Amino acid sequence: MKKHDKKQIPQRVVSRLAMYFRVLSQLDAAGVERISSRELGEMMSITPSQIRQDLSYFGEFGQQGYGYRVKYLYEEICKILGLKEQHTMILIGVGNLGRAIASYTNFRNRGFYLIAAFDVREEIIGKRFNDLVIKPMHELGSFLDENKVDIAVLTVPASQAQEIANRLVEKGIKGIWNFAPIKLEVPEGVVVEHVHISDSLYSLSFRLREKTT
Amino acid sequence: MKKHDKKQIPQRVVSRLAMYFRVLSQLDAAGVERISSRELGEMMSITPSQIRQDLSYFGEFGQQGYGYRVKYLYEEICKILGLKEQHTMILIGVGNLGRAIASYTNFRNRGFYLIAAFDVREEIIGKRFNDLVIKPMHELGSFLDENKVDIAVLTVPASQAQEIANRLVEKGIKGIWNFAPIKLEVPEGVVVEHVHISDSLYSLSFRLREKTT
DNA sequence: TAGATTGTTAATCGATTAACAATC
DNA sequence: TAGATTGTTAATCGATTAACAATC
Repeated sequence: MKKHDKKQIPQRVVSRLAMYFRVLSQLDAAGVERISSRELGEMMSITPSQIRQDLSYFGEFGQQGYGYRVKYLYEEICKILGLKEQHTMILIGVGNLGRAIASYTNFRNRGFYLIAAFDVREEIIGKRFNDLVIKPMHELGSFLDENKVDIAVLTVPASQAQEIANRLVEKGIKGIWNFAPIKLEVPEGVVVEHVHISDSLYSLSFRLREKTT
Repeated sequence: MKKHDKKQIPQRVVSRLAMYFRVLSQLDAAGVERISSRELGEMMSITPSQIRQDLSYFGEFGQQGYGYRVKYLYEEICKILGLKEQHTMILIGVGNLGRAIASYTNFRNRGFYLIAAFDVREEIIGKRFNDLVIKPMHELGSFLDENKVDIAVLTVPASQAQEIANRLVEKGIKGIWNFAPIKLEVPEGVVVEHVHISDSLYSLSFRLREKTT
């Protein structure tokens, strides 16, 4: 019986899970077979306690006196994160950023499939991108009626993001990966993951100043 | 006399500062003149206490019984974040992602100037990009000898990121904006800001699963 | 003035770390 | 077996929230 059974998992823990996943995949690729929480902690600059605490939310993956089998732990975290399943994605906004995200081939390897791309700009509608023909925005609704879409990748200007999000939610989209620098208001049950690109540059600017002042 | 004078500012607070900055700039653009911590908190889904607590790290910007003057608070946060100064940036890795980041015009408006772009790929070296001619990587060292660069934007594959970071650090770079999905090891005094694009997708995947299971 | 709202101190809450019995 | 390392409970630490005197 797991300790944390009922509680929902803190966002912090989920983020670290994604980090463990990344490091373990590297270790596995490098042929490492076992690792202790102490070694893993050293690699990632976090405490062994934190790693064991985090993992205990999901089950028991190690062995006393031995540590963790890298491949097994990797597979388990993969399952926990839902990376064994397939996810369909659509891209909204086929600018530089949209293209960059969508062509990152690794996502496809992890089960994230891009099945359509939309844009408002006449000059690119109908053009090919990554095996897809770019569709006009006004076809979004009918496309969503006819296709099961798990995740919408939103790479449009901030000024349009909320309005598009509303349309997506209305059509039943449950996951939005938002790159627009704006907080989206969505109803309970819809998951929004925001990538704070510009905020991150401002943080960097602050910390550079902090050093020198 | 400020309360937190000696302490260094928690990363959390800095991130929220960037959020306040964004929201205030929108409010100001919309012509809003004053706002209370309660109203701002409502807009951002955080408590008024937290806003006041955060701001108290840096000074006193409000007025009892009135709240905050939007334009003034905006300007002050702008100063705190260092967005009144100019920053020079170089781009390393002119792929889709690099292009997207570098062409985001708002950065220039905030004082971030891209002064060079580097890549290893023969086929794009010498081509123009955003008023710049793409330089070969082997010119990186000499360029850094001759130019003051504040921030290096790293949009290269994970496999090359650490090696390039080492070269940058060696040449005295103090700020690295890292988009490669790998933790960079840098000496004390160098600030690395990491944008976790893929981790964020894995988080989204987890939270979608969490809802349905 | 009376009402509103700040800045700051104190209380609470949650997350991280330490400690240790269990056991491979 | 003895040493190592887990999973988990307890202690600590830090961050968030509540409360309130100060005052516009």
